[in-house]
Amino acid sequence: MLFLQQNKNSKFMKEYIEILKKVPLFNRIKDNELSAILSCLSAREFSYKKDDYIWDIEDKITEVGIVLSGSVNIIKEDYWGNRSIISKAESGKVFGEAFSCSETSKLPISVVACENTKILFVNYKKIITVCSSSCKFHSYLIDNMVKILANNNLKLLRKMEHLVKRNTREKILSFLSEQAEQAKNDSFEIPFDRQELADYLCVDRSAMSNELSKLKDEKILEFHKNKFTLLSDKK
Amino acid sequence: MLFLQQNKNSKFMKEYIEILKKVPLFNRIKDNELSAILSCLSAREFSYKKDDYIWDIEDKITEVGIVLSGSVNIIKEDYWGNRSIISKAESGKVFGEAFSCSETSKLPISVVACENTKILFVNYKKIITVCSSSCKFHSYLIDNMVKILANNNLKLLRKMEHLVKRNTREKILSFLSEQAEQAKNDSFEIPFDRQELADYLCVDRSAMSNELSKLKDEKILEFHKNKFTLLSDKK
DNA sequence: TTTATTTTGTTGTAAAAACAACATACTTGC
DNA sequence: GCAAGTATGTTGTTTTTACAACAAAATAAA
Repeated sequence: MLFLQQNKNSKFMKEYIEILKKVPLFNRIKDNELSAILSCLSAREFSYKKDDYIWDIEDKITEVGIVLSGSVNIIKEDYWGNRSIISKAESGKVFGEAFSCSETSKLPISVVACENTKILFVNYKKIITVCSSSCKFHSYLIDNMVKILANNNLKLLRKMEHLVKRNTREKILSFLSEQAEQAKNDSFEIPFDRQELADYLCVDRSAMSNELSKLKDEKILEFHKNKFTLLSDKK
Repeated sequence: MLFLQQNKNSKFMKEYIEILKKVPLFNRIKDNELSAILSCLSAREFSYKKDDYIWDIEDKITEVGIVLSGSVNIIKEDYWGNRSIISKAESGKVFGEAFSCSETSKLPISVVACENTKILFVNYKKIITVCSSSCKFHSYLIDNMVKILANNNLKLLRKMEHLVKRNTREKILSFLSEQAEQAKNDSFEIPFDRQELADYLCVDRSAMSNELSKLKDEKILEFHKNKFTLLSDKK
């Protein structure tokens, strides 16, 4: 575990400056201010291997995570080990902010590394509490946090739009339509393998594969591995 | 439509002061400050009849809603009129904050009055923008908004916990367990009739009724109308 | 390259859900 | 109290899904 000290930030910054500039939490923060902010927020970096648990259910957390490289799945596992994927966070994305911002006691989800992944943790309380030196950046940080929280709400709502569909076919089409819309292109890559997609849409993998094949037969879509193309205007 | 002027607030305040004191948006705001705040936020009250649309899908909104009396369903309807209930907001609850807080263009959901309902609308921009007179309340309002957004995230996650369940029985039990937990009692009332509950859990009403009867036969739960009791420790 | 491992697709069967149609119970207005 | 309308429960049929078991393809390791 590497606690970033003021003097270590410069090295760290060089490596991830391009990522950090994209992180919505640091919106409107200038490049040369970032280093000071990271110190102020007690930022620390940590590395994980594929399938490592970054947070486990019922953990008590006080930090917000930022994906520097790799990606993580926010998942929910039940009693019998059935996994559901709530969402995936790729590089530049913030996760865990809702748990830190509310006075929730125990984490209702787990966060797992999908691959070798580096996470930057920042202390949440220091984001929303105006610091003793009345650091002028905090108002930016709070504004950014409001946006992140609101956007995460919308993201959950969009995901819910897939889950409310009553059958597998509609769930698949709902998801793929969203992906096409995001990519602004009828051809696009999805961030999931088949098992992950099934866990994300909360259906059986083989049943989903079967339905995908039918959709291919009906010339509604084409796919190869993670690359999909929607053919009809059935959105 | 009644636009609240400064001088009309006193009358309004008297009627709803008890509700307003509970509204999380006004947390830490003193009773005698509320009137000024409401003016500052261009608060306006509006009445709706059962089944009236308060907001319709693709509306552009600039306000946050607060339920003064009655209740509303946040719903999603598809092409063929299938209704899914995302959530229900009862008196004292804030809704629509995520849409106002993000730069979303068009509303992805609709909001419908479940009964005769009064809504207080407040201008969102005025909540998060420090006003010209540097009104000291805004920092409270922003802090409150962060909490509301974070809690709404958690609420959507909790709802998602029901939807990820792969069959109707598990969805029902997941929902009822949550209700029991909220009520801190194995006996509780749910805010939905059967059709609404089915639309909330995204299952067929008759299939759900059937499953409820089975659960009753198996002595896992009892119910009469909206009053349920969980009998086993199957949570 | 060959072998082992993982991922994806396929098929048949059993279980579950949706659907439709109707019975019964409960509300509401007259 | 009665009639009309609404809500809930029940049942049988059709469709869909989960599950299991395996085949084929792709990937990683030796």
